[in-house]
Amino acid sequence: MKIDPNSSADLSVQIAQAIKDAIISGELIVDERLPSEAELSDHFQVSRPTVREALKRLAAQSLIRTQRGASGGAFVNRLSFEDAYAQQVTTSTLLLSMNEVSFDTACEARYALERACAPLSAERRSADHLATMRAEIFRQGQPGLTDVAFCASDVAFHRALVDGARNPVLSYQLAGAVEAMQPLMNMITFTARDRAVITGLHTRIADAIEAGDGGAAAAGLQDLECETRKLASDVFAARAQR
Amino acid sequence: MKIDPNSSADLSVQIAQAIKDAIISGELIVDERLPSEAELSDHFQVSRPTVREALKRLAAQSLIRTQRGASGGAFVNRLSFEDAYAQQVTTSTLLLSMNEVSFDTACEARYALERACAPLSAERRSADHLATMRAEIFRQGQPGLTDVAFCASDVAFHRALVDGARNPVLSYQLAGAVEAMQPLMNMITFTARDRAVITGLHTRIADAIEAGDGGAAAAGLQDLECETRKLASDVFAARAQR
DNA sequence: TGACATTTAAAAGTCTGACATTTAGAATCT
DNA sequence: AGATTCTAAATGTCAGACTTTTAAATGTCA
Repeated sequence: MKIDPNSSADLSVQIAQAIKDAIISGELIVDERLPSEAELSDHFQVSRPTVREALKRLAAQSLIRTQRGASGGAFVNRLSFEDAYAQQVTTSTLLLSMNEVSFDTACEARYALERACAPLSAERRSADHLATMRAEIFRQGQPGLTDVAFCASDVAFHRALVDGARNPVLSYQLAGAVEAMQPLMNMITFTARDRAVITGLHTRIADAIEAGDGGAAAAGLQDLECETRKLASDVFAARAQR
Repeated sequence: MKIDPNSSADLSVQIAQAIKDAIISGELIVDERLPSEAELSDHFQVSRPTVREALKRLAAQSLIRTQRGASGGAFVNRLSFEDAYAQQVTTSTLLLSMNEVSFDTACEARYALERACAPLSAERRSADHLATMRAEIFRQGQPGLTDVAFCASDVAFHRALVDGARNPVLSYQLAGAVEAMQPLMNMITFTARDRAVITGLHTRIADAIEAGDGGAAAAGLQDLECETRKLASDVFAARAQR
């Protein structure tokens, strides 16, 4: 682990990069303890606060975790699926909210990816996944449900569908696509009629999954995508006119 | 922006979270300047180094950028697709390398997602995307190409395929799935025969894309997935036996 | 001997205050 | 008016001290 004393980049950035590289290259392995802050500041010939800023950068990315007390220190963190999932959702959400991505673009990406999960989910889903999907469909039919709660239930339904593929990598990748849409979906007001159409499609998808028919599930998702885009365009058109 | 003085969590973590929440909620908008470090330390009643650690955490996630000098400070950063893309690749790569994800699982996820792009790419790809695919296929046929270079070219081919869908959200989502596989692919040694089979499939896929036949492209990807998994299992079997 | 309480030291977390460096903008000069 | 210099504000860095947490070593007693 070395830094370039001639570089114009901030020291804390350089140090963070050096440690990150060491982790990625395998020089530092999971759960290995990094030198203490005092040792690091000595090694890199910088002050302790500078080292700390570098460590905080890494901690923010879940690359390391710190522990206080004797035999404490900074440890290389095993990036868990949960952590990666959370990061993925945050990044995707911010990306969509900050870049004027059109609803259609986001929607298209989401459903394209989700359709890819359908055949796997139809083949492998557990009874639990199916039960979750049914339960969410039931919830979506309850009167008095707010639009936000309806959207949240929609996300839960789709998560169950994706998780049904029993591929953690796929679930992780889809997390962003599905959840980042929620703020966009929350801008839509769903009439009772809209909800009926959507839950009808959900039922059709769940039935297909239950029957092990991935093609039918994908077709249902296709229709759901059309429906969602139509709904959104109506809402945005009405809003633009006002 | 408030912090809970009774919380046991580290102050810098709390402050980072408070600012992050303000950004996500829209209280702070893109390119808005945060208060100076001195003002923040005054506001939160903590010292400047503590505030700085919080800011470094946010900078590590590309949520803010800092500028030195007069009228400098920390600004809410517009998360660009490039930044998000880079984060996505790093996270995915670490996730796979640290969690003993089987080759099959990663491979399945990657090709399932990629097949989802095929119809869109067949419909929308520009001449440029197609040219890139052809160029990479040509490179893959060159003798004397190292295995690592072959894998890199493979990634470039698939990126062109994905980008052909002309949906930046999709490209971003796929970035992790495709690039994170590279270290795993690099563990495979490709015989001349293997390469011929792969480039043959690549050609078939490119032809289908050129013809606008998304179904055929997806089928080609399906076969490529099978081929890749077979190759990998052979390599791992041979390695286990030794 | 073994279980429990106490001490101790190491390490992260935090604070204070200072100085260095960068940079935009104001002031000045030609 | 335009170029140059000055200035002040802000981040970047440093040094050293103190606080809090935590595990391990030590000591004590049944």
